Amino acid sequence: MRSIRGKKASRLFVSAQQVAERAGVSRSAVSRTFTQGASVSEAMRRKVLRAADELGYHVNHLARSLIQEDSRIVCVIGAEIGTPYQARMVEALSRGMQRIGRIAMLINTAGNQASAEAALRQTLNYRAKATVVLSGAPSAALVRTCINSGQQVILINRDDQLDGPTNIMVDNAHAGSEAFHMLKRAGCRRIAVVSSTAGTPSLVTRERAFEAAAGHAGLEIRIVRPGPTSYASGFAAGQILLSGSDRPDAAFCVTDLLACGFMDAARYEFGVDIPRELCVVGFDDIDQAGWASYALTTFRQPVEDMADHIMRLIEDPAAEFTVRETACFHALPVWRRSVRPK
Amino acid sequence: MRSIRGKKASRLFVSAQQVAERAGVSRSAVSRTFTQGASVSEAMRRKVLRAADELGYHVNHLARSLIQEDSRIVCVIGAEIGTPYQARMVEALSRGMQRIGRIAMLINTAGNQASAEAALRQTLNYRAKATVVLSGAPSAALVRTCINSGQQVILINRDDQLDGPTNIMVDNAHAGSEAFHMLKRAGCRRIAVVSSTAGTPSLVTRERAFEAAAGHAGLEIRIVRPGPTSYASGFAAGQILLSGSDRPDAAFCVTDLLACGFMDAARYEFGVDIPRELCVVGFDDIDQAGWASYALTTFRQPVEDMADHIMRLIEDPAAEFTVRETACFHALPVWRRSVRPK
DNA sequence: TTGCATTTTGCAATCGTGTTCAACACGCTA
DNA sequence: TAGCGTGTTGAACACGATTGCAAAATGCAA
Repeated sequence: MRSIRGKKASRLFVSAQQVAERAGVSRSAVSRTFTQGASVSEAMRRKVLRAADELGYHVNHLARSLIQEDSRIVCVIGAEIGTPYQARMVEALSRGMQRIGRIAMLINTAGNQASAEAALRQTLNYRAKATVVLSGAPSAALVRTCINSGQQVILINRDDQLDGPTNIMVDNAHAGSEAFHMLKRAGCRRIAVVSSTAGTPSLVTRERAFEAAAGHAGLEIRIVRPGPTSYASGFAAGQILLSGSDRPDAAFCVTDLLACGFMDAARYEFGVDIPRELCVVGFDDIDQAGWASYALTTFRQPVEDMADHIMRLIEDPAAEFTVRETACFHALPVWRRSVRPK
Repeated sequence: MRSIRGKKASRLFVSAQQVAERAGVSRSAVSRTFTQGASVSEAMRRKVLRAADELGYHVNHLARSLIQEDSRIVCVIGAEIGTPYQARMVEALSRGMQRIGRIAMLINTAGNQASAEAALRQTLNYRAKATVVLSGAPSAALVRTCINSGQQVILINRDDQLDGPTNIMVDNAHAGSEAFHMLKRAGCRRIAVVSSTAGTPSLVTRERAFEAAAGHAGLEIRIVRPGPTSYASGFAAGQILLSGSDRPDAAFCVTDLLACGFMDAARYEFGVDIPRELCVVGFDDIDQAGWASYALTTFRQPVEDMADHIMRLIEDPAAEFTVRETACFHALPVWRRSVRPK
């Protein structure tokens, strides 16, 4: 008892022990007061709550996680979180977590493999119940370790499907080929694809599907990848594609961010009229795509639906087995004004 | 020993005990192997590391936090995380945490008071070492509880300075009045302010400072607040201000997001030429302000510097006392093309 | 070999919680 | 009053780690 008193001075957070002493009850009583469905008399509960309030007591979830199997922590691993699409995803996920009473740990990786590995290790260190990977390609071995540890691993938009984890995707291939037909129906013939050097699986899939559809239709297309997935790269792509003599009359940008840069280059560097001289299709449907300056025709990633689905998987792990192991969402085309009406 | 064996089956995460058994050493040895600066022989270290690797062991930071006073957890509380400015801040913060070896817990609040309170409680539940509040106004009492628990509370851009926590701000007042002079020097006389109904302290400060500067110069200004801080509100503001007969020839938008909406309304709804007929100044310097479609003259919030400063505060809590308790950063004007050159 | 200083190692206590188990109090019926 | 069922309560034991302390092992010089 003396030793506890001694410690009291150095430890600043209030413990259940201190609440118990103040309320003149046992520590178990305090624990039960804060445990859902435990048996406590009303008088006891009031005494405890009062003491807890006076001392500023808050249950230590870290300690609680030691005995209960579920830490209620979910890790979100991503890179370039400030980017419109990623930010929207993080927003939806963190809001979802809040809703189902879990807490999100956000790990911002540098994007490279080593950094994704380190992030996944942290996930294990904090005994996260689930991990959502937005970007980066962790090794299959480490993912296996997570799963063996009882962790749920959810990969978003990684078309290279590892078999252990749950995959959440968008039908990139379908959208890619659909994008081609939209442009072809609009009468475009000299078509370009604006992509990035990132080489992210889902971007590659869109690119390939578009290319395949063009090949099927007997059209040669031109692909440029001036840099990472950014506004600046889109702008650079515009400068490259439009400075030559045979300007394209249409472009499929694998990302809205690229599309915004591309459109700006077209308009402000070359005075090109969109959509009269040049049609543009994007992908993601970020907020800016709906802004009047762009009015970009694009494919909407159902971010909210995807997040909801993930919440359901986390809430009820059994759902992982009843639902198919990889969930594929449809990217709906959103018609605005960057493509000529048929 | 048998009971431990019995538990082994149900518990999926590997514990130090299991590693010790496999390596044929004591639990302490395992702990010391993973503790920086502990005394372990090279032979022992190798044995332990090998067993740990084979079993897929990862130190349980939750349990570790029980004895060590520092949980290495930092909470970030914010609303509307998907918004460009907020997303950039979250990005900078989470990257900083990663750099200094801490882990970020992200709590997305609904923006109202109750929700901010709940978030702060979670912060206590997880024994976070520090909390960064991006938005929302938690009660002073709860903030006090956090501080009494040894937690560092850091408020960003809340000009209503509570005295307990550390305040990180931008010199909104200075920028607000500077904005007015930029527009006046450009020859504008019919000046409007586009603000939001959010009533965030920093927005109010900018608005007031601008108004005061105008009053000083003997100019009447018009203020509109059509809704929350968003692109749509900026657009609505444009429709309100420009549909009348006496159009303003300048506007100070207290946020870049508002400015983007406002500019789009001006151009695409009313065919107004910016900056010839209408000058616009924003605030924040979000990515989109630099896009060619907007080329918005604005004030840059030094987000990276602010995040760095916060990391320094977290790494060395003593710094909180040597450094002034509220740190104020300068918002540098960024000249682009939405204001006529003098 | 002995003596001494230095490093390694294991035991046991500790952190703050949840939960089992037995003891206890209480109200009701026979 | 005895007997019984129902709720409450507290002591004790995990959970998975770190660490002070003392014992053991090692290195080195005489």
